Amino acid sequence: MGETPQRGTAGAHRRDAQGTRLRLLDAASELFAERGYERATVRDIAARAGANQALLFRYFGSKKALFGEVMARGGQEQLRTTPADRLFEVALRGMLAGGAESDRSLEVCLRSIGGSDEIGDALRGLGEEYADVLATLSRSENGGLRADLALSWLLGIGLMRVVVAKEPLASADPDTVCALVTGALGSLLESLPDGGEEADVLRSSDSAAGHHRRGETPA
Amino acid sequence: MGETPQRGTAGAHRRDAQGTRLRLLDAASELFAERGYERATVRDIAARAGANQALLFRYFGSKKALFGEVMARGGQEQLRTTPADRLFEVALRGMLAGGAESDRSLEVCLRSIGGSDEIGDALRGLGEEYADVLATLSRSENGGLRADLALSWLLGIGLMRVVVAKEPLASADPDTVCALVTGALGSLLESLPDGGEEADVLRSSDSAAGHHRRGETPA
DNA sequence: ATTATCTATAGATCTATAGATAATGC
DNA sequence: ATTATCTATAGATCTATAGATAATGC
Repeated sequence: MGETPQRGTAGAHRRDAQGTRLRLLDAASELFAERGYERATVRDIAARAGANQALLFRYFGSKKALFGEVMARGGQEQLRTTPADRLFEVALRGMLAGGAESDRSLEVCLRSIGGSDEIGDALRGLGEEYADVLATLSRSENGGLRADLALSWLLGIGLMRVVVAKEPLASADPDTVCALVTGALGSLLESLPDGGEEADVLRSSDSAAGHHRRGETPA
Repeated sequence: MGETPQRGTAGAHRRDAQGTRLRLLDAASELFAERGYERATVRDIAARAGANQALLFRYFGSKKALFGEVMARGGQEQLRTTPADRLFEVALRGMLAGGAESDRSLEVCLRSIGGSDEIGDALRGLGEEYADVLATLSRSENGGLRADLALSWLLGIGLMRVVVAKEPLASADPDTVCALVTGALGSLLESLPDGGEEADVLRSSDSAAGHHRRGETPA
């Protein structure tokens, strides 16, 4: 240990283009999630990554391209690894849990809405993928619409809880919220799990939730 | 008719401080709703009002103060004139209808989220008022949380339909959307009207909606 | 004379680029 | 020698202000 690779907390690192690129990408993920696209400046991103601001343009070309890479990296993973009938609850719980461990792509979208038209396109694209999966859960003719409505609720909850921090929602127990929402959504999206290994969902909520019934569709 | 008061389409008007103030306020309402707080510049607002940009600061002091006046003007009216048990549906239908006739305060909020911390406070304040009214509809102990969740859905639907323009939600029939949502929400918020003069809500929707039952709460 | 309106510009950001500097690999 | 990194700055916005101009009321 004769020489320390980094000087200072977020100071200079070893000359490592790939490493710097990755640190910029991580810093951008964090700051876009915290402040949204517009308010996260390239200087702040570079500072958090401990890199020079000019390197951001060298490695990504533009701020918008960096945003694109951030969005492409996250999000897709949850979609691929989660079965359709659990996707809503997993995404909802990820949103309710917040923090760094979960996929913050949706949060990034929520905070970046006003940004520009391209940001709206990015959110539409990500929403498309989620809704397409959710639409497979409903056999009715307007399954696509029902999926959009479910996704709307998911985003609205994220908006009010994470971005707006409206009480009592912001401090509410995730289990309670999840039970209330999946309960009310049971009649909209069929085949949401209402028992099995998810019984603990109902733990701390009152019994008004979870009254959805399978096979209520009349046609 | 010897002289026309205005020259050009959005050109100069008669010297009328109060009138110019009002035109600035109207133009700001429109542009904030269309682009959000950040992307609606003071120059664009003044141009749409047919006024000089310096007058905006003379009459309102700052862009942020102008935003505050816009938010204070709208919104409150719908809250006062609508009975609690109809508020959700009225607000939802206003959001679904869109356009200039309805109250666009919620839309302004949705597009302005990333703007600044003060914008978040404004949205929290408006949400507070809506949620407080909705909370009176539920007699369960977590009525405040249920109201927040209903409001979250309302905002999420506005987000996906108006701001993101996600299909098929963006082009969906308002009656169908309203029926699906109020149906699913029936078990969450009690005493949402499910019959009476609102029977036409079910007109063009399939019969899977509207299955909520009164008095299902077991406690 | 009063004051609504306009011109011109200060001052603060922010993205992006050109070119200099310096740490590594050979 | 190569190339990762840094310095300095161009260029484009945007909010806000100071002071000039001109339309009204008396």
